[in-house]
Amino acid sequence: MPLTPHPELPALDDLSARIDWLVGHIPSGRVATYGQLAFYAGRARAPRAVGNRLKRATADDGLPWWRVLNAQGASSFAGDPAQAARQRALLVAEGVSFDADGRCDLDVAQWDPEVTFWQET
DNA sequence: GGATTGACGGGAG
DNA sequence: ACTCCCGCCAATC
Repeated sequence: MPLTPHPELPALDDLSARIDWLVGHIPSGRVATYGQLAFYAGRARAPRAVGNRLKRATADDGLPWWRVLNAQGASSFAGDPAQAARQRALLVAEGVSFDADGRCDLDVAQWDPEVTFWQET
């Protein structure tokens, strides 16, 4: 069954706004992946754009950047372990648990916008 | 303005 | 499990 965007989702041509909106709507205690956000933003093959946008947006906007993990359920800060630890700590404080490898169970913690923000047609 | 570089992901071998 | 490889978008040189 096809999905249609939530009425409040910004226009398709404004990818940055879409990404911001989506990230801003991830509930506390849930996580989303770069690929997932790219998919719902209408650019399924551009997860890198999500990371790029998020990096910039984190500085000025108050987005919950820590709720965005990679497809493995892990923090994507290979070159900055301290930042990765901060991200995990923020999520743990919201009730998300991580295993010894620093990965969370996406089957449990992943946000499901199909239920929360998307409508069937 | 071309080239390079990422907080990425999926597929192929 | 691991190594390429390609796609896509924004920022930076």
